[in-house]
Amino acid sequence: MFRQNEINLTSSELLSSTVSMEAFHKSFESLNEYQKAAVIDHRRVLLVNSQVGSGKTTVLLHKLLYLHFIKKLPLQSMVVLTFTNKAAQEIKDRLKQLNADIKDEEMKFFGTFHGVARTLLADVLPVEDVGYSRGFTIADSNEMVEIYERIINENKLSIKYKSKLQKRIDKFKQGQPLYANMKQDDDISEFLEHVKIEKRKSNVMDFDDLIDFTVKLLPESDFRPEWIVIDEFQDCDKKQLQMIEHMTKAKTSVFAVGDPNQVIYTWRGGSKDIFREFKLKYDAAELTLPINYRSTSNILKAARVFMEPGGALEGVRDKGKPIIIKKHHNSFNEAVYLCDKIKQHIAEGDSYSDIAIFYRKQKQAEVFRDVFAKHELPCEVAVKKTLRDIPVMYWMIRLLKASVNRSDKDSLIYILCNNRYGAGITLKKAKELIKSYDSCHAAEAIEGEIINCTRGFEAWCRELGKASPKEIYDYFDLSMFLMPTSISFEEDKSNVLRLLEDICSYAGLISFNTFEGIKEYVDKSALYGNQVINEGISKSVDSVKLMTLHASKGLEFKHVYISGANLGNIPMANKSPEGEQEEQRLFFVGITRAKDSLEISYHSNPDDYGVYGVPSPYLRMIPEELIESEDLGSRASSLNQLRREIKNNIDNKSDAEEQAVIVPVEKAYRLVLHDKYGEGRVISEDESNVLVDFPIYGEKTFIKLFSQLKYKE
DNA sequence: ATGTAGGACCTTTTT
DNA sequence: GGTCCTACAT
Repeated sequence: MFRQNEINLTSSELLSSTVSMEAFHKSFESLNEYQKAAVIDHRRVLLVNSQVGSGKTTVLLHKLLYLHFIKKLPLQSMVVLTFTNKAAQEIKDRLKQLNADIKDEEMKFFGTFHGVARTLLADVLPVEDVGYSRGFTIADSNEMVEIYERIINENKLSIKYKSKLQKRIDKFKQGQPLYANMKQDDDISEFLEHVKIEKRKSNVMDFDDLIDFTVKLLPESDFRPEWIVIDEFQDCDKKQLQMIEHMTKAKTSVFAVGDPNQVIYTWRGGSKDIFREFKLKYDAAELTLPINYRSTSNILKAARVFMEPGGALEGVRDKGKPIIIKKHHNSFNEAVYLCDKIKQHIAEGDSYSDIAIFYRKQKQAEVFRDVFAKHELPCEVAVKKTLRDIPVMYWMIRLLKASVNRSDKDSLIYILCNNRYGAGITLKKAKELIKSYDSCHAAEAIEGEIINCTRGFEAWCRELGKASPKEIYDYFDLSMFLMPTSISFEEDKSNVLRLLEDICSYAGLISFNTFEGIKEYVDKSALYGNQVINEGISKSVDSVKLMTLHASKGLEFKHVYISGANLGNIPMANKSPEGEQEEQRLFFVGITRAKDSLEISYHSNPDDYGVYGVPSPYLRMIPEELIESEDLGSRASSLNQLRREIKNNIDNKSDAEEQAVIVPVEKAYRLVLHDKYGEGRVISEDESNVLVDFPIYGEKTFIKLFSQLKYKE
């Protein structure tokens, strides 16, 4: 399946590859010594420890160009893995930009982990071995919820906390209970069995399945990439590591780029020590890209405080402005203050998009958005938009899903029962209709016409070969099913036609017949979610950007404001020691987005639950000489001292009666009592932590200073 | 069936 | 502090 292409160049191709070689050499010369070393390094497994702003993407791109144009490796023999569609798209676009001869199909195995897994399952791996058939489609989390609901109803299962079902399933898979007050078990494990069966019946995979099945099927396959290139390696979780592992055969080389100081997604299953683990396991070589071109030295000095010890981060810029730390009454006051600040930046010649405001929680965006709107400041809040946000497009995608995968009962039900488009019938009636179709292969009523259309789609498409947007539109008789009498009809129609336009041009690019193309597009829309619709809509409006610290990763701005650096918000309350460290890395990510100026605020009267009107202890870890601010209190020099101070701050704020009695313990195996977990046994402890074993919940680690443990006499 | 007391949880988010 | 949910009581 996967063999190196014969090198058989025509003269014009030869010419273009010479030009590319020259272009590569020219561009290569502009790299620094560290970057060059990483690009030409020949060792089989190489980890590139790239510090913030050190040109990670540039190095990755040059590596690909080097392998392709200098080492003459076909792009088809490389697997390039990223975490986001955005990153994958950027790599592909920039390669095409550098050499117009590079075609999309050469970069078949360039994409997100999920995207590449889908390609492998669709084209390379024997999906029959895991109970699926070739034409499977992908269900996003929304669709999975529909399937869950149907299974629960059809089987009359009793499932508790249904509104948090996905979370419960995740916890259940990890063997953890969510909700400790559940006295009687529900049918959750039976339910999950049904889900497994139902997914196969519908020939539908969810996101986890893509990775799971790929990991399962890869070892037996002869898929043999020459190179595996991984971006943002630090974010890999266990399964993704396995996927890499199973693709790596004796001759495969691995090139992974990442930054251990930017691990902010361990709550999603990553590991903080992934670099070390990987290095040990593969005996990998390691190189560092230490030079940061982005930030002023003041900003970098502040950032270094939050780095893992031993990291080499060097700056090239001069001192720059001091970091401002500002106290506000609350976030409303800050928003008003920021309006002035922003106008000042604009007056000084900066544009709105030079400015970004970061915060810990989505909720914090509201005040800024409202106040900025009142002051007519253009701003954009980074919120996730999905296809679902444009109902007519979503309905259309589901119609195509049902047409492309006839086993997908849930999409069929969706398009029949939707109350705006389609037949608008009840669930009961829809099921009857489907049942009657299944028995005589034709549906009578007008409502049934939709079923007939979906069922006949493949044959119609294959006969036609290539279909135009208008032909597809007419085939489904959409002028009728899009509710021609509604006020939004014209808009809906143009939206649907736009979508079909996009689909047909995509299908034309990747395949000779529309059917295969649509199938791939429909899966892409599940994996891409929003991107499909956001293209074309405002791309680079000049506006102030508002986002969470998490969302800021990978971006940079001239002026950065971090809002609400309060105790209880940054870091968030109730964090384990590991969690607390991740909060530090998150803060690090935020700081290092700033190029020229950084201002951090805290609120004396925060209105959020669990947030104290006290500056974040992290603010006091920033060396005094870098800061311009009101007094922040004494400096903390060590983490332990810091913990003590956090503890004191909390004590001062809450009532003494609420506090647990904390008795120092000399010997282990003492009994303790915890508000939530009940009675447990101390297993081990050191200066700052206690490890306690609870009969029901297993082992838990507590920070002594924070824990609500009561020691029994 | 409906009322209410008491518990648990509250964040970050990609695919 | 607010919300959602269960368990138990009527």
